[in-house]
Amino acid sequence: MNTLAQKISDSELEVMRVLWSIKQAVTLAEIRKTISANSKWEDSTIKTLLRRLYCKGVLEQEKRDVYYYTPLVSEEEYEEYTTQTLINKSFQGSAKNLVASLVSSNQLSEADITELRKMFKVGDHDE
Amino acid sequence: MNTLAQKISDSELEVMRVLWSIKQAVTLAEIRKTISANSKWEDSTIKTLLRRLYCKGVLEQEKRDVYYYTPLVSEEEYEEYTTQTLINKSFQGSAKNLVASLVSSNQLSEADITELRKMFKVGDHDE
DNA sequence: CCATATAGACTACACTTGTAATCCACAATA
DNA sequence: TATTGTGGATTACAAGTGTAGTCTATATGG
Repeated sequence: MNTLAQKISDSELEVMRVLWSIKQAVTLAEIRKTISANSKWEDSTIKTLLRRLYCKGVLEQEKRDVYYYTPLVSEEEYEEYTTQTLINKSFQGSAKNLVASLVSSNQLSEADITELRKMFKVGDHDE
Repeated sequence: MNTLAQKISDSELEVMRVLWSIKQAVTLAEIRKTISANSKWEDSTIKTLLRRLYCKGVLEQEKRDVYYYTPLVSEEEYEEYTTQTLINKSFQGSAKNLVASLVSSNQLSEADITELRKMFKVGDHDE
């Protein structure tokens, strides 16, 4: 998502998930196979989504016998981007506010909190 | 947002923010005044957004001499909804995973973590 | 060699969203 | 009374999105 943070739409995201889950360059055939397991989409729909993702610059297509697609944005980058977007839009840009909201709306279980307490110790390099 | 979680778009959201910030039913005039402080929108744009929000069922318009608008979805509900959506889409439905990601991408400062540690003690009723 | 499947390029079309303009009625004002 | 501002309803229109169809070339199986 480097400089340009062009939005990936919901449908497009499902295609990206396939690319992310398979760790190497994939062909249309493989994408179709992976997707059609649980999905409804016609072949042409997948093609359209691939094309749009390519235009948005979030995947790369390498022509061999056939195109091989590789994500140019990692799942982690994308998650960080969407998380940051949420934080900016709804939590005054403060990640802490987001966490606070999770706490006060009881979204975190006992076990979660225990784990997070630990993380707060180890994850903290600037202490 | 009750049963139907119809999406509020970005522009629409700005109108909702006005309704949320003023604690009582507001008129178009008041909305315009509040919004045009920092914004660019033509009058008709605000009207369109109000109409769409009404159609989506997220606000109510009461006809007195003129319409008075009231949100049917609270800011907190909306935040929880969008947060939950993010958690479901990107964090396997686990709020903990989201927080973990914030920690590992260093989004939380020392001070944040200190505050959160406290929260994890008081906010926790099931201990 | 012919039929069928598939990849890739292009086109389609309805719905949502961002951003408005227009028109009508009425109220206030010069 | 003629003008101007405003509220409400309706319409507009381009970009993005969900979902697909069509056309062409080529590969593959019989």
